[in-house]
Amino acid sequence: MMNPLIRVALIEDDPDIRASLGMIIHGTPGYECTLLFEDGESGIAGIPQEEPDIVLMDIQLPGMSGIDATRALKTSCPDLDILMLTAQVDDQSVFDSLKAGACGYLRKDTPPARLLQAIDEVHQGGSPMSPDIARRVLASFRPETESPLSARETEILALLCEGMTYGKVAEKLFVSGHTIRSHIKNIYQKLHVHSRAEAVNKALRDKLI
Amino acid sequence: MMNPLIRVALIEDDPDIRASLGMIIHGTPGYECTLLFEDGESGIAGIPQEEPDIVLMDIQLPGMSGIDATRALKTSCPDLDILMLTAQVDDQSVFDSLKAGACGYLRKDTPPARLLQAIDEVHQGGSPMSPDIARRVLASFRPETESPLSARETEILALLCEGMTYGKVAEKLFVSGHTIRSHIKNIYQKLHVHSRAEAVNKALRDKLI
DNA sequence: TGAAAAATCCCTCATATGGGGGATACCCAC
DNA sequence: GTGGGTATCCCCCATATGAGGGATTTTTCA
Repeated sequence: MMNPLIRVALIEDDPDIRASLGMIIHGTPGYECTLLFEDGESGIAGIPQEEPDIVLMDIQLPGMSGIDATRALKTSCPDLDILMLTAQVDDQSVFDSLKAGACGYLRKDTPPARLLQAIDEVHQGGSPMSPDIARRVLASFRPETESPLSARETEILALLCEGMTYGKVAEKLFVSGHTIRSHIKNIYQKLHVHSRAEAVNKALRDKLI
Repeated sequence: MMNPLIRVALIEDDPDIRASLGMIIHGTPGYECTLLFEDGESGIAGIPQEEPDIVLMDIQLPGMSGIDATRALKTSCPDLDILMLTAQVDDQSVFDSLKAGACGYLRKDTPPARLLQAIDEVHQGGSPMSPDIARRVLASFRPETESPLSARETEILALLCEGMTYGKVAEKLFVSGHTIRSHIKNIYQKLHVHSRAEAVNKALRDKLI
């Protein structure tokens, strides 16, 4: 039994890379790669009609960035799988791409064999990443700083995040409102913030709760 | 030239799996696996002295969970690489493990060849994940709901998150404080919240900004 | 073209909030 | 055994906030 062809589209501005990558993929049994685009705009125009299985997307493009193109493509084709294939490996590029809807992220120097394997993986519902990218993505789940707050303060901060007033928190913890005030003043001081909104922001961003 | 052995520790409560997995790894050239523990407590007690390169961690354990054991181990040995190897593949387990410091996540039914490859990948600074896990990890970066807010409202919400007062926001956007009040009332209504703290919370959790 | 949504402005009022003080008691580490 | 951090309680006060009304204009889109 023969699997149907995996249809790959490619958005890459460098003509040499585009051509050679296209040939490598198209020349491999089980893959088809006839949709080649030199920028995001033409990709957005051409891809929805063709309905490929996977798009390989560069980030550095003339005109709109590959990240913006990813966002646009995911809006018009939510089920399309987009795999970033790029030299940009800074955190900003990586995380913006993922927020835009990329389902994988490979360095441009990925060897062809691994690239083909990654395309396969995407097609089977996976999310291939270059090893160092994967490591950084997972690291983003860890709190990056030691919390300066005591257990009690953390508990109160969590309740503040829920939107509870001083009174409600006090009630819930069976202490006086004055105590809560006091704790919150200490929390603000430790977090270097001056309002509830900032405190909630910091708590969530720094994963303090 | 021979690479030094990769020293693997294993925390797994099932005696059969523990023994067979240990033998598979230890029997493979380039790997050593002599540190076998049946629960988190003994692992925490024994691993720091032995300083293995990698720990394979089950989640479902008698006594403390593998997630808690991961947290404890990462506290005493921050540079230790811990790879989850578990049947638990619900989002809660996955994300809690990553928050606890796991640097990879494999399903328990991963074939031995792939497991050995994953150990290698971890040792080289990567973060192997089973395909469906990786997909869900990446999906967590995407906003899961369409934002109900207009562009202007989103802009204002972002400034609220920074902790700016009505007045400051109004100043920044060159409109009257009344306008900001009005926008914020609409924002609260759309987000079904009743305070700034809740709004900031929802904005960050739902990735509205 | 005509209704809906968005963006702007205005008013009142009770209450929550944050900043400034200060106090006591506990526990733990140096 | 003393000092620092924590947890608890108390005071005052100016202002920010949220809820309740209202209005106009522009933009968007069907």
